[in-house]
Amino acid sequence: MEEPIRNLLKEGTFDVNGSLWLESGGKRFFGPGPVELLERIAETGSIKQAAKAMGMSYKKAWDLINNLNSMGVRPFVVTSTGGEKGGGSSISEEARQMIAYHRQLRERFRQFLEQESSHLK
Amino acid sequence: MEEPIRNLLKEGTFDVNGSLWLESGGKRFFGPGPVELLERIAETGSIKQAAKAMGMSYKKAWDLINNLNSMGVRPFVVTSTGGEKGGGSSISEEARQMIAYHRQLRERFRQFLEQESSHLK
DNA sequence: CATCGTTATATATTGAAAAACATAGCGCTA
DNA sequence: TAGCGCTATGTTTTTCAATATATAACGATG
Repeated sequence: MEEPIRNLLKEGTFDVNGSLWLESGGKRFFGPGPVELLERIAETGSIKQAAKAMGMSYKKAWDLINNLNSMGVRPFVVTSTGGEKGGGSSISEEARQMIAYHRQLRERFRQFLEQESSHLK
Repeated sequence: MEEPIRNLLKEGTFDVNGSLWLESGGKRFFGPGPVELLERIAETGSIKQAAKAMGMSYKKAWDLINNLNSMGVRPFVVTSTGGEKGGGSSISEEARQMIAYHRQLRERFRQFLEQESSHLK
């Protein structure tokens, strides 16, 4: 017995949408923001440039990474200071696995949302 | 081929969590907040008391309701001013259907999250 | 017709999160 | 040993949403 929810709403397009993240002890540490940041660090080799590319302050990026690293057995972002380029950062194999996992998770969520949205079409 | 994501993370409990809402044109108008508000209005017969019970300001409650009503073919909350009790509010049959729909949606989402969380146990 | 509790609405205040800014340290290079 | 660009960290400023506050209108009632 399906409820015709759609009939209660005005003409127009409606969707079920949402957001998803990983948390520990109620504290979220892994979602779309950190994922994109990891990807950009991989691209640019620098937290500073990755943050800039996302329009995020360096401090926020650093805090995100620091927090993320604190949840892993091994760090997801490895940094170095000094040197010819002044230092830089790269992501670990573990980070790549997290990104891959998140991609799959997000895809499953997308399907869930699409399925739910189809109920209101 | 399952990724053993769990092994990348420290000892402790981890969960996939998220939130869900209905939106139209990118604007969200129906989620956990409005649902609870509707339920409390049904209980108390008053927006003011419902908001208070949720620790929400009257203005926010009113804005939420006003916005919600604007999405419906018929209003979800019907209000009256003046009279012996000074006025009051009640929810429509349509609102009850929205609540029922949301309950089911939330349950399906809960199962999705539980299933996803089980991957990290 | 004054009182009551509520809806309806506008404006002021507050508080928390983000951004912006500042500064020190690092290690290679010239 | 000075300079470069980045990491690391603390402090100040800004922004923006939520709350608080204020006021009018409403309609039954005594």
